[in-house]
Amino acid sequence: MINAPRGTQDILSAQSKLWSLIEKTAEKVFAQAGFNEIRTPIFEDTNLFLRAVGEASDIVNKEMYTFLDKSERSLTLRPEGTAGVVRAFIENHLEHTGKPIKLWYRGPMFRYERPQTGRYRQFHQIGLEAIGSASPHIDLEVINSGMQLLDSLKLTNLTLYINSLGNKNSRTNYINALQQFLFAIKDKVCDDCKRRMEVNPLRCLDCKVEHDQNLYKQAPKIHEFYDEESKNIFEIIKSGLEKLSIKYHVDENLVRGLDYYDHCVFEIKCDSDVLGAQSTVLGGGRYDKLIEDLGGNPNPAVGFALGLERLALLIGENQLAEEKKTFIISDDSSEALLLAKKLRNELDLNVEFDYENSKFKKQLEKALKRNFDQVIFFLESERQAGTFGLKKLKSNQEFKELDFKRLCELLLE
RNA sequence: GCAGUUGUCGCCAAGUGGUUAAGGCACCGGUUUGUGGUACCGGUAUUCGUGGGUUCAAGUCCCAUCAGCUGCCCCA
Repeated sequence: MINAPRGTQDILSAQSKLWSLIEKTAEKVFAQAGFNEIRTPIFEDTNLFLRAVGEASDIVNKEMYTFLDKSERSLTLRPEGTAGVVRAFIENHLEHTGKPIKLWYRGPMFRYERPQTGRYRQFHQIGLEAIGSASPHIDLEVINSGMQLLDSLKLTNLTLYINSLGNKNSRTNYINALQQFLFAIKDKVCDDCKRRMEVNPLRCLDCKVEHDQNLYKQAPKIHEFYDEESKNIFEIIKSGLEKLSIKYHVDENLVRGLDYYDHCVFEIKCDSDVLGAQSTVLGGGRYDKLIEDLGGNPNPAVGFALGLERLALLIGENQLAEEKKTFIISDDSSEALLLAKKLRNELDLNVEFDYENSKFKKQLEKALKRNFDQVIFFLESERQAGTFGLKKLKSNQEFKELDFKRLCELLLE
């Protein structure tokens, strides 16, 4: 027996319907806001991620699926979507097509992690990127599009957390101050934090250890280090959210894991036990320097990504509307197919029939068991008379000796 | 990467070293000809995640390995 590789999974019928509902909703919501879909390769030059995601990040340090191809090129299965989109933006000179460039993507991502509920090695994201504008109003557009998608999927229990990391200057000053503070209490904090304060001092603030949290209450706060620009931008975003009636919480410990963020970062979390230890459904922020870091002209940008597996867990399968299904009971499978084809084409109906020429009773039982809405009786006697029988299984109404036109009318009711 | 836990038919499971591995659900077929999911009968694991080992004897004990679940780290 060969099993699916660790951390991967097959998406089967009910799940795949749910996924397709999510994707269709995203297509619609994003199109309404003028975002176009972009499809980029699933693997890229390893250097792209080293530079984009940041050499210090956990993704690069221990989670990349990297391999050499037959020509000894180092390639990596994409661990996230933004890097590829930015690469494509630069390579295809998209900045000349009219800024801002508004793109969205969907598809599998890969990270070599320990699988858990809501966390897989091959997982799927839907993401959105708006490139070429530094206006906080486009941050608002992006956040709104994310909220709109989740609202359209009828999700509740969601909380939006936002924070501003400020621009590069403010952030550098803050990190220096924070690091000084942390080094002074180095002996008192947990081992994880000792490591974090070197690699990613912002992360310390998010430590789960209560003892550490108490110490960090005295830490310098990021908002004390915002310069005028950083402060103004964040104010516009906050008042914009209020105007849109989008509730939010400012969480000064929200720093996010990737190196490339500036200014506003945000996450949407859901408190639901179906997600296990993973509560973040959607996360994103502004990355104003990434594009020039990757060799493009300076272009500020903002985007988010959301996890499809987590979203699917939250929505559950009960939201799926059952499609109306029709079953043809016939003693001749080829005649049944002919009729099915006609009804599918002319009425756009979901029509099935039996392929085994089973007995009448068997076919009716099958139609009931599989939850069909209506059956058409189309046996030898009907065919000779040129008529059809119809039974609505939910309401128990039965119609006999119908001509084709009348059958069609009733089928659509 | 670390820690804990689990792995018997498609699903839920009984089994605690000794003949041919319970049971339920689901699935398939039948109960003789065209109208209801019921009922009854029958079928479906040469095998207990995989590979080794201990033993006269292993699903049951040991080791390894793979996978699932949970927490940590981190993230979508």
